[in-house]
Amino acid sequence: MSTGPTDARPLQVRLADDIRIQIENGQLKPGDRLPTLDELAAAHMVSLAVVRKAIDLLKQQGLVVSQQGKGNFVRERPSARRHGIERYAKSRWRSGKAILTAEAEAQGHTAGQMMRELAEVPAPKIVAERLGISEGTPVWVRRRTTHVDGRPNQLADSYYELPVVEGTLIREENTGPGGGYARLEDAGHELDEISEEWRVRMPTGPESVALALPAGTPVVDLTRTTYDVSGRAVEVMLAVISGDMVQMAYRFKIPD
Amino acid sequence: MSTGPTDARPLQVRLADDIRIQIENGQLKPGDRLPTLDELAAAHMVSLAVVRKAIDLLKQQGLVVSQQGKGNFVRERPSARRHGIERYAKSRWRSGKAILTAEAEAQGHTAGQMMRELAEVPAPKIVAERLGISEGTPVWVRRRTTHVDGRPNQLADSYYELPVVEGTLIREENTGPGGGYARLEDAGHELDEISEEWRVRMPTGPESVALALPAGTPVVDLTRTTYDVSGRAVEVMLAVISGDMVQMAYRFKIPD
DNA sequence: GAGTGGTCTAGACCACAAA
DNA sequence: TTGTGGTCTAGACCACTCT
Repeated sequence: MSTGPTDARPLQVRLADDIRIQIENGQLKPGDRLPTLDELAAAHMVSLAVVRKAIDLLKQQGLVVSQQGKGNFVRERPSARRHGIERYAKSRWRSGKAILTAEAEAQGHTAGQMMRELAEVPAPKIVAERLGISEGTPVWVRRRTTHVDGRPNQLADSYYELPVVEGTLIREENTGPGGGYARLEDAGHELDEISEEWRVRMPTGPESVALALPAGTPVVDLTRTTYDVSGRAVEVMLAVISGDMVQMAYRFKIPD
Repeated sequence: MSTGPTDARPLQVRLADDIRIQIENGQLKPGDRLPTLDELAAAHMVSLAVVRKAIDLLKQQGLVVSQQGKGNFVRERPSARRHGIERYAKSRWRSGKAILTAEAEAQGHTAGQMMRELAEVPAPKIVAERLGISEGTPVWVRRRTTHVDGRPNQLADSYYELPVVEGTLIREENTGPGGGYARLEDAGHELDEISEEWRVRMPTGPESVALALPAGTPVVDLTRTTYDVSGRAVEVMLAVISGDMVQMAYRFKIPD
């Protein structure tokens, strides 16, 4: 180990740091298998439990993933898709492509989605605030899980006021060419502005399962509100996005 | 426990989920102390090690924090500061307030910063790309740790081309009224646009220490590039931001 | 079947906090 | 001094992968 006997840090931390440094300086490359737990225990003269704890720490840092029966591996970073505001360009969905697929294809990925729920529900507080209605008012929700390159990457729930989606394909599973935005325009809402608010946190247990997140992967909580030219909020989307597959980009003029 | 004997999930997971649900539905409130490890072990008839592992899972989810000698507590979420593009408003720094303090004060917080390094260094790749220079070209860097309400919240490193900061207060610890942006304008660079790129990840060990991050707290990796009216990149800032103290907001017109 | 990681137990000893 | 969480050990048994 790189540290002397006077090092007061716990064994597990020292071991984890040793391995982390080997990963950071390239001695261990993404995809490489680490020595087995037994080998690490023997090599560092510590118990198996200490080795396990050290590996746990690295998993929490998102540097290592385990595969039962195979070994521990230096994590390979999935190529993050870049999300810029250009993904909302009207020309895209007016030409019949849904935002999700248009953006993925533009970056050489494949995308798809699975509907989880299509229903009338009471508006949650955060949605009601943004739509300018009372909490609990019935609204229409589309809950879907989106996939990129076969991996789930986002749990996205879109909420609409009932009169807005009345008689539109937004109430159906398949929204037709151009997706929900195109249907909102068909219904007379010329779209104008988007507000995006982000927070970051760790996933809950169920979210980890639904998004197949490796340990040590945070999620981005996104609230997106879409406004039409009259300033009315016509859609609120709440999304939980796998943190390791996302990169956001914004460019704007410095305000006066 | 809320689950039956046929539940195949590991004990530690079931225990963690039980506690998580109690937190989510308000039976356990932020700041509340959990039962001691011994009590949980006795109540659920499992070994101490299982209880520890369950608590570990909750810590990884950012729901629980431990205090040695005191107990385990439901985590209190620090009030996240909201970061919108209005924080860059010219009127703010032209009136002599630094961005950091102006934004914090506007939201009822106190802010400060500590200089970690002020030096000439070779440009890292990510900086060089954005400044449009070759990797390794000498650049000026200001590394500082910013604090909000007494807690470190950000490791921020700003890079500048040498000619840009030549003879300015940007090379000094105290940049004077209005901060770095004001000095760039004094030097003839009228600022125009900002590009912000974010990723999210778990902190490394040293970052956890520097930002005093509780377990289960992700960080936001921000790259901010500032352009003057001629389109030249005059500053690149790389920041590592404590994920639990930040909320980002952007509002923009839908592009054509 | 052999190898490897995951779960679980029982128990010793240390570090920190509060009374 | 007592209570509480943190570190560490030794070992049993299970689940998954590969040959």
